[in-house]
Amino acid sequence: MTTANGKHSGHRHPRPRSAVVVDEIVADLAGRGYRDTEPRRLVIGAAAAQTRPFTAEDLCAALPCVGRATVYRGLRLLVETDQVCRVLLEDRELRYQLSHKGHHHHMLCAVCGASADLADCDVEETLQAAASAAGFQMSGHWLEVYGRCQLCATD
Amino acid sequence: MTTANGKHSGHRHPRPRSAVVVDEIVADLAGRGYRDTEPRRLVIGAAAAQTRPFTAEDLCAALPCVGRATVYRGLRLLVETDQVCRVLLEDRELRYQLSHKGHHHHMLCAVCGASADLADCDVEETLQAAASAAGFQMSGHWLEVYGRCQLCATD
DNA sequence: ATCCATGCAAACCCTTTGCAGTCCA
DNA sequence: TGGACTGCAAAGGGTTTGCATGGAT
Repeated sequence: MTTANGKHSGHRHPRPRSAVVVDEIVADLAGRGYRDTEPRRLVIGAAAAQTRPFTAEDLCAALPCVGRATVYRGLRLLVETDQVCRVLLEDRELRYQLSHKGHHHHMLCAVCGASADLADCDVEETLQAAASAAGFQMSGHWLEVYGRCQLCATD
Repeated sequence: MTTANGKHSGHRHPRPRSAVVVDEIVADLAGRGYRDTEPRRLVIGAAAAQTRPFTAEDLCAALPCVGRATVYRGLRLLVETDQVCRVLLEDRELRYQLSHKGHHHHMLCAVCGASADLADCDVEETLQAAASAAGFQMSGHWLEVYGRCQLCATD
């Protein structure tokens, strides 16, 4: 059984990156009044271990010892607290990924499934303008970009 | 029983607009080898009668005499043939609406549920640029804009 | 006469929920 | 200790599918 509680900050050796991420998220949740539990840490850890957008099922498969409901509840909590954001594939399948805070969009590779952040994109203003031109008061939007990543495009 | 087959083009009196839409779509489908059937016409008619983005359930409710499966199959056919496009609400509920051919996006009113087309919007170029800057070869995108329509914004 | 389309019901998938027991804080 | 959290299993909803019948071409 591994050390679960995030109280071992005195370690001399740096903790693995994923463990750090888990600690950070757990700390954030603690600040909001959510408890630090082993199953919850496992869910967060599994999410952090994913290399591309994942499904709830992926986490369940990676955590056979954690109840399905717990995985779903944990995932929902992470989304609600903005630790994880939703990603919508081209076929409308819903996936998740650790969120790099702040507003941004994703480019999804149709071949390998990789996801890249689309930053510094001034779509907002364009949309804002087009919306008000049509008498609309824009309050939000949803955008996903599909294509091929650099590696897959050269194949 | 109403005249179902689209062979009565010799009518002296103009047909109601919705009927014309149904005829057009049926004709398009016929050109692709799909049959002209009464249930299918009913589905198309019900879709055309909607004033805002609708769910499959809406059609089922409007067509108690048509089998659920038939409604779903008909709807899917319409999407596949580009007669109807999908609309994604802010809560990710999936809806549909007759498509005004050509690429465009929708602005959805969170209050009344109305949908307006967002045309003449050069988001594409912006995205295209941002994507290739990140080494991505963009092939498509999904965009929904949420807010309040003119009427609901003034409330 | 084909064989596509329909209707029913059951199957399906994914997610949520009820509840009793467990465990942080 | 008490309330939050967990796990199981069952319920839930929205959509699809299998199969025998019916209908368009």
